[in-house]
Amino acid sequence: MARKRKADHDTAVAAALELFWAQGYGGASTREIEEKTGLTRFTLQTAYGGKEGFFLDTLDAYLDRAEAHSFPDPETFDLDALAAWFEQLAGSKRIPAIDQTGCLAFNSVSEFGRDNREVNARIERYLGSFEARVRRILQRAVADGQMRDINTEQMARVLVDLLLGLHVVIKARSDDSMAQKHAKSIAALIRGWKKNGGARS
Amino acid sequence: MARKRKADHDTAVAAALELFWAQGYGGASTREIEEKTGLTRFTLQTAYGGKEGFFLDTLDAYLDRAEAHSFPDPETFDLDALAAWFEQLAGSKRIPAIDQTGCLAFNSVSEFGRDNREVNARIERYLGSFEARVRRILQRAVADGQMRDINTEQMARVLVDLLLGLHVVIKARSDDSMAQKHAKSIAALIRGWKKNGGARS
DNA sequence: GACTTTTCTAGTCATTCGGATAGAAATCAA
DNA sequence: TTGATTTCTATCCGAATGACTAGAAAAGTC
Repeated sequence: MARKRKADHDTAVAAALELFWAQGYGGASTREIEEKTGLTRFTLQTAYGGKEGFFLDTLDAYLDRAEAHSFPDPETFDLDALAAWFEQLAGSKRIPAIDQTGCLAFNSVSEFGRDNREVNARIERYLGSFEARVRRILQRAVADGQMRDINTEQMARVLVDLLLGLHVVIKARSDDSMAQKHAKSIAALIRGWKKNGGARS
Repeated sequence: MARKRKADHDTAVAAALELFWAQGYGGASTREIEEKTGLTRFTLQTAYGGKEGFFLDTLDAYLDRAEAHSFPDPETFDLDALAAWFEQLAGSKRIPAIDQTGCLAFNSVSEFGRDNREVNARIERYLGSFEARVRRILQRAVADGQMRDINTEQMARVLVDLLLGLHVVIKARSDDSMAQKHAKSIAALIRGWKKNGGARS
């Protein structure tokens, strides 16, 4: 009934992810999007409603996948697993292949600020989800007696800030070891919350 | 001997700060810079070497001032003062008038990434200076017996991440109270490092 | 094979961007 | 007052951008 598209939705979005992460929304031209994704500007316009619509679709796909596959599991993670999760964010495997980290979210915040309602709503949901999961993990750790009696609401917020801050470092890093040092420091903070964590923070 | 400029360097840079913070480097056109700073594109070109040169001058002025007037004092701050410093970052007075916070640095990172040597060198120096100051404060707090024996190197890095992360929240905030809650949580983390800090983390 | 629908190709369009320039206007020393 | 120097005003420029469009090309239905 109709001609087939050269590039299917999923692979196009996957390619767009890298492009938007590397160059930002404004820095990625529609002609570059054509090249990298295989989509045509025509399809960009008719199927996605233009560049911005396509970006929002990409952001959605990204956030959904990160939430589903990359976020810490609130039902099984203990403090050690949470610490390891932060370490792995800056792991050598991850940094070159960024597609599963929170970087696109962070980039979008810095580029759109509070101006764009659509983007903002997505980021808010995303950060809220992360915070809720982390808080649940902390609450379970307290209930299990694994953790000192800290304020889980406040420390969950601190970990959101640390997630964002670490992504800034990853983005700005001059060498990979810097990001890894920061990730390890965050992990040390979390492990320091354990009841018998020894002298370390 | 020569005609006077309509706008002097300092007020132009001050106006440019707000513009670059609000819109980013790419988002601020030379014509907007003309309007907001009073400079002409001619002067932008002849005196600053174009938009990028002017931006670097602005960034320099900003980082220098932040370091001189806004950074925590490594010789006098104790843990409570450091905690209060983070709280004040998201204070109601500060958020509307952004000029003294670290936001331009954070924006620059997200916009230029690792691409621009000039920008990167400045950010690295800036973050390094902040980290060194914080570490000195932590070391003094340990030496004075005010603080539990934590790893000052790692926790200084954590506080750098928190500074960056808090600025992301400030930039993305839907309402001011969110940023303030995050700032208060960071302060709670720091106060929890005190030796007799009670049960709170 | 004819028809319908969708995508592709190739090109155009107005706009905006950073930068450049020529001549007028200001400023001050001599 | 003259002259030298610098900035301002008012354009102009080429390049790039997002969007749009007309006709060709596929793909499936009948």
